[in-house]
Amino acid sequence: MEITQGIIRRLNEAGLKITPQRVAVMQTLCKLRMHPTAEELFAEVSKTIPGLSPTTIYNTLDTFVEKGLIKRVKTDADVMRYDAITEHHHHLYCAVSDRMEDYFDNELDEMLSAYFERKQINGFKVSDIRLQLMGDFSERKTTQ
Amino acid sequence: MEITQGIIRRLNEAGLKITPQRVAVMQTLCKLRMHPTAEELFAEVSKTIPGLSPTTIYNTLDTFVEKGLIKRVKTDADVMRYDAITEHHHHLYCAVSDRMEDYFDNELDEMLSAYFERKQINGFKVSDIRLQLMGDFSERKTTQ
DNA sequence: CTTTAATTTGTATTTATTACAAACAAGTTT
DNA sequence: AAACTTGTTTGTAATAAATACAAATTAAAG
Repeated sequence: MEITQGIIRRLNEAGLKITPQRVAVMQTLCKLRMHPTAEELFAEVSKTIPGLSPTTIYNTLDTFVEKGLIKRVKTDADVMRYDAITEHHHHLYCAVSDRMEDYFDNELDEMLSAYFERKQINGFKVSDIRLQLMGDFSERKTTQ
Repeated sequence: MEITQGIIRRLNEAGLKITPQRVAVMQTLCKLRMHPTAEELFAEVSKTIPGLSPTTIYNTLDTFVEKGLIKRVKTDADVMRYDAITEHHHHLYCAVSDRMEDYFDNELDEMLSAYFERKQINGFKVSDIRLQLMGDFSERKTTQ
């Protein structure tokens, strides 16, 4: 399978051994478009790897975060979540449905970095700007 | 004490009974400029209220959040924190020192709301925009 | 001062996460 | 390909943060 090859390559590049558990975690994380919790991942990955231990999920996720393969995400009233997309992006979060989605916007990023280049903050050096857009998905017409 | 009067007034307005525990929690929360965790608050408030129960801290904080007197804050790799300032604002967060500070910026807010008024997101209705500015405080010259 | 309803306490429990040692498997070396 | 070495997984046990709940207590209204 093509996708699996890509995952194996990325794990190799990170200097990690290729194990069925790691491949399955990464595959699942890429497949689930939302940002699953460790528990959700455990449930889902267990379908593929029956004897899987919850500890492995935590270990694997920590290792991936360490190597920069995935990112941690958390809302103000929520448990830790994980995101396979490590490119710079923001999040849309709807408290009603407890749903979170990625949001990419280059124009916005350029506007913001220009802004903070101009407007310095009293001795705080900004290295990353993350937006959390609170709101709701209810208005959505299509399922896209 | 003047500050205590203000707190009592705010609790009254929220329809809450005035208890030493609540007053002390709110005072402490206003005093600690950082965003303390429930545990930090428990330790601090216990100095004033010796027999204090941890449960009371959680109860009180939940009640305050419910009434809009305080806000919850959380970083991606962190435990729940609380913030006595409920006006719209953003956060500066330094992972190295695990330190978080409030950041107010009207010009930024106006720019962002204008931006999202113009640029609609596919069916997502934005109701609040929160920035987390990652970076570091090490450059700071004065202690202000 | 009495009453009533809200609040606090304390214990017990749950949930998310981490620690750790033993068993195991990946991938390298011979 | 077999053996080795090191990294990984497992499972149990422990910890930490937060919650549930019933009994005791207290605020504030009458």
